[in-house]
Amino acid sequence: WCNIRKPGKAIEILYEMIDVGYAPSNRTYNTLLDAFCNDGQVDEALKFFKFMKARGCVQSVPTAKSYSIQIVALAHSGRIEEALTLLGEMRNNGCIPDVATYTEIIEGFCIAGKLDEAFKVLDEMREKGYPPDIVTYNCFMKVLCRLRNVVEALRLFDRMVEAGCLPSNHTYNMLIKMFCDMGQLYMAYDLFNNMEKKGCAPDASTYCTLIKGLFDNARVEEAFSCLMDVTEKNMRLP
RNA sequence: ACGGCUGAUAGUG
Repeated sequence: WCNIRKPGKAIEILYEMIDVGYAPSNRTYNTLLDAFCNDGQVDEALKFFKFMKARGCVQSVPTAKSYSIQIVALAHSGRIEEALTLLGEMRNNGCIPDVATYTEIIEGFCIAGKLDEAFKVLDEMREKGYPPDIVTYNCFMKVLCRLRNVVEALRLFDRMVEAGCLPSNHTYNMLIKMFCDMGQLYMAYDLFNNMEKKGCAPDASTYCTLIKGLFDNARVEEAFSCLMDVTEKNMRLP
């Protein structure tokens, strides 16, 4: 808890705590790991991780989360091979990857443009009894929307619903953006109207996406009226 | 009150 977003300072404090004979908890270690990762200091995180392992006391033994935290950081920085190595180590140390961990690996492959590998992971997690959840689906949706692959994106949308996994705000927002970027505002509106009906309230991101889409497609008046709607709802746009 | 998914602008590089 004593961690602000200054991992450099925080680690000093942690070392001090240890010197004085105080044993930081598991969460403290993980929080610090995460702080390094969020600050883009992935290598510092890895270094600190080695320290954790080297200490060999109960509290510093990595948990599944310790691994997960670093896997996502590696995946996000395109270091998918290292993420996989870490996943292997995680298993060897008796930590069980969960849906989130698998999803992180999937995202890593998607970022690296290796969609086929991502699908393999999906199969693997299914085999192990971890069905994909909303975030997993959204990772795939993200790539499909980026590629503007309308057919596959909509197919995935249907499959989510069939699988009983209700599309979230994120799902809708990505699709709406794709249609805006493609100039298919009709489709964007369609989704927008649909989400309310399905009990998924548009959020600030939704409006941002839609309003920008309208502007970019030279439909300024509609953009303004959309903006009025937002202000009426007292929603604060970032 | 330790981890995974979405928009935009500005800034930084």
